[in-house]
Amino acid sequence: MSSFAGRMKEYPTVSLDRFDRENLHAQAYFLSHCHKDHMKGLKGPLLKRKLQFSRTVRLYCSFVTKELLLNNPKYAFWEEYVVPLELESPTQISLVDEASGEREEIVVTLLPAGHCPGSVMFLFEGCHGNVLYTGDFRLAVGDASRMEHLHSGSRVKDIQSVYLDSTFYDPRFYQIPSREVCLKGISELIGNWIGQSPYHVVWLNCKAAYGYEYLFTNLGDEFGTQIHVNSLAMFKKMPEILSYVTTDRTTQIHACRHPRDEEFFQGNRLPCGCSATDGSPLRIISIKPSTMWFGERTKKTNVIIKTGSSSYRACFSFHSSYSEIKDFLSYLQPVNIFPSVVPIGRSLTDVTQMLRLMCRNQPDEAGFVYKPLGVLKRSRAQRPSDDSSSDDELFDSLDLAPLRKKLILNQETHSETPVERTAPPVATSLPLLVSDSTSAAQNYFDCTESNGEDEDDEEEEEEGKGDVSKAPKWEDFFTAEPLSDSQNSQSHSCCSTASQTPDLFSDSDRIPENLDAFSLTLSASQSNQSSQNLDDTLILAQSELEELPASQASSDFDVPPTPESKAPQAGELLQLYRKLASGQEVVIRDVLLVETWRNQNPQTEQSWKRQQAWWR
DNA sequence: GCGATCAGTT
DNA sequence: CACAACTGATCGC
Repeated sequence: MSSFAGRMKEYPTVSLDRFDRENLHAQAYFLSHCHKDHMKGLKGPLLKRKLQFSRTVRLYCSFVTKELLLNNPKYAFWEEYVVPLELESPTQISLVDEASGEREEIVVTLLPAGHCPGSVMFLFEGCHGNVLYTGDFRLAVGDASRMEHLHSGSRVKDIQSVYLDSTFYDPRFYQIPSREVCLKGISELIGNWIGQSPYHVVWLNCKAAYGYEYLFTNLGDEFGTQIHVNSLAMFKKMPEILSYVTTDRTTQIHACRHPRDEEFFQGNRLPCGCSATDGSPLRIISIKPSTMWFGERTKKTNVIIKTGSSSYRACFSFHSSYSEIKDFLSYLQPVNIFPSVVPIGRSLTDVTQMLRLMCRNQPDEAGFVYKPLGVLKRSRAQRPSDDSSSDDELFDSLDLAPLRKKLILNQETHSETPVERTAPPVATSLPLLVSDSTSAAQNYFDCTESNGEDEDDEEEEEEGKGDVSKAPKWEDFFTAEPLSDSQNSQSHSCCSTASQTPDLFSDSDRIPENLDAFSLTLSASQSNQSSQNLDDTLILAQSELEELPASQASSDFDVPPTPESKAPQAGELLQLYRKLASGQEVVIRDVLLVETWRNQNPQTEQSWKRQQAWWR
């Protein structure tokens, strides 16, 4: 369950998948997919009112998401304000401050996320760097390397931050069987059952959420049948789904639902109440799609588990496994990674620590010191607990301003061309920025009653018994109140046309009094709250605290080349530029990536195509 | 009576 | 096998 608060550090005037609280002030909205936990505040009356008075604020999403959204009458008022975007088509969007008129341009590209119909990741490219917001995603190993828009020519784009679906970023979830394997297991089970007689029927016990549709269509193809569902309305404009579902109850595969469907099933009835026409009783089995996972060394891969005389669980995951996430991140090597979910039994600190290993420029021990954060503890704790401005103080432990200046310098050295570029500079502020969330976490622990889960890094078979509700949530770190203009120091705006944009994440006015104490040991045992997470440390790059010579500020950084891709020839480039100049659509993927890749990986390509088609 | 939130359930 | 969403209780407006 996502606990992302809605905003990204780099582009704080856009809100994604959250529409309440601070997000009411956003200049553009993005919806990654149509699941309720990503739509918080989306039907709020305040937001509705804001839209009525705005000329520029819009909601951007995929065409499918728009369709699913507007299908629900509660969100119908968005009709005039939704801007659907094609996948993999970079689109420039103006972020406009309607009060001052200042504007900033960003380019957004939707990438298929494989989570549910219409689900996308958002790649933002602008003068505060490239950032990828994954939404929820299920991508297989190697998928990132196949996404053209994550590349610039033969290289991976320089990604500043990834805002990550970290649902299963935990070694316990090392391996989740692939879609294909799960589908095969489910198909076999169903085939063996419904083949016995027309009275043998299957009830797919699916949750009321989008995401099972590819199951329906594949089973529909496999068995030449339609699947019974409660309603077709949401799919009325999606023929490739619509043709596989039906409201006719006389089918052997059901995915219909009823508020008390479990007790229906106990009474040998389907949720739709269907029984055989001649009165003879149906033979029903239930199959409940559930996430199953296996450790790194586990060999068992049974994707079907029998849970009763006629009940089964079948492996099914909406989210990438640990190894899939690791593959994704190690390919992109972003400077920062921000988790949007803290897996059960983990703390945010655990996840942040583990994610740091996936960030670019892994610091070695030398040159790093441990910085105490405990000094902020009491002052924070003494604040009025309901102070609405307290949220933004969660960022306060460090003065990042000088480093940000450095980052801007680095960014100015970026001069990308559409197809080739110089190697990205080293982002010298990396370790500090990576540490932001950890410092925020520390402060969270400092000022709240938190459970501070015990460390448990051992994988497999460990039951997480932590109280998730007490674990720190992502949203607690990104709910900063805008600073007033008098407080604001606009230190790192590089492309805004005006200079008075409130900097939501500025730390410059919140320097801890004892910041010089970088070499102090962590004083973690000041509180008698036994539940606190006491041994957190923040790794800082000592060298980053001093001015670096300009020559060191942008050394080369090697990013892995796209597998099986090639640089375009001069003639191809010329053609591309001509097409671009004449406003024609340019599909670089076909030229540079897919062609060679298809030749070498015919089967994988097929499954990729299938998946792409599915999630569009 | 509506909406938000939380705990519990599947 | 921990998803995502529903249900019901409670609270505030």
